[in-house]
Amino acid sequence: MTPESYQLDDTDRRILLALDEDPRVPTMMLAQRLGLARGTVQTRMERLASSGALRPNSSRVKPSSVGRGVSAVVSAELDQSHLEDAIEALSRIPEVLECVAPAGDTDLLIRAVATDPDDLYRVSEEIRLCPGITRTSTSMILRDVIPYRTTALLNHLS
Amino acid sequence: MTPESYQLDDTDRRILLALDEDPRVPTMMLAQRLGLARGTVQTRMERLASSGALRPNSSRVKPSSVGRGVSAVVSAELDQSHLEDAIEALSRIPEVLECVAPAGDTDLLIRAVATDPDDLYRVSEEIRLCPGITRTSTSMILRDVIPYRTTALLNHLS
DNA sequence: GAATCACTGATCATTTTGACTAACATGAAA
DNA sequence: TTTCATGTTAGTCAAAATGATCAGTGATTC
Repeated sequence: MTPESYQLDDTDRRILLALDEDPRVPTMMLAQRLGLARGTVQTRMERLASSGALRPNSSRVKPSSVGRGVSAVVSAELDQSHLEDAIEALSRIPEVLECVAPAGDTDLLIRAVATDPDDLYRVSEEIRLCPGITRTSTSMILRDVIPYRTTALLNHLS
Repeated sequence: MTPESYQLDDTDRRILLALDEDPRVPTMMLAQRLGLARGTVQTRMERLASSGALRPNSSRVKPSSVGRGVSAVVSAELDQSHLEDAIEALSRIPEVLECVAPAGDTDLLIRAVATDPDDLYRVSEEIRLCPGITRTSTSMILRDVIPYRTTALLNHLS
């Protein structure tokens, strides 16, 4: 089942919101909390897991907890013919947490972390040296204004 | 305990990586899998939870599963004196998933989702109308090259 | 009206949990 | 060196949750 082929309904969203607050809450408590039968919650959770509606969980670790207190956005220009090589190479850099390809003059937007500004320089150099990448521009993130969330969206839909 | 005051050690990272693959695995299986005593894993997980090393879990839901198949990066210029107002207002927009303040000429970088390009226009208008925001520039994300991960970082450190 | 579907509320044996032990190793301070 | 604190292991216990069932109920669809 592809993620798009299954749209979450209200019950799904309520389960996800509850799971959001406490990812490891026992199914039974969840059922009680939501006023559903345990079997229902169980079925829903299995479906959610297998439908691909959930991302991998890796986003849960704060980079600052592993000494990566410095965060940055790197925009990169790219020789389009080397896109796949660049992606390959970027994936190999552990400090690269995320990368998207937006429309417009920036070819890649990369989210990276480092231990300190010096280390950030090293990381941005590593990025710049990826095959196909012709130019980069690195901006340190001064403040995490809104940390990634989908809670607001889920709440909005209920 | 602040996030920074406690640095994860190798055991913590192994637990997190395992949890990453299966967030709801029973403590006992986790202990078996990692070759640790259950009590140890139990203690570690309690510490991880209370130390603030974990983010909220909300990042787990794919926006496409709730009909938000279109994703965008909005960069915004800002009248700095209205920063807090702008943050307030942005927080109220459910389609705004994330917002960071980078150094440099862009004041805010916003990650937003929408149902379709038309809806994206609406969302970017909402962003533009936030108090203090003077200019925005919206780029649709064509491809999620590397979805947010910390797995690589955790692996790198082990 | 029959069939399909999701939800309920119940059962069952098995597993996990939380909260305890006591024993052991390591490293630092006295 | 001895002592102390800390983190680990490995064990206990009753209580709770699990996965796998089941039949019954209400809605929706055909």
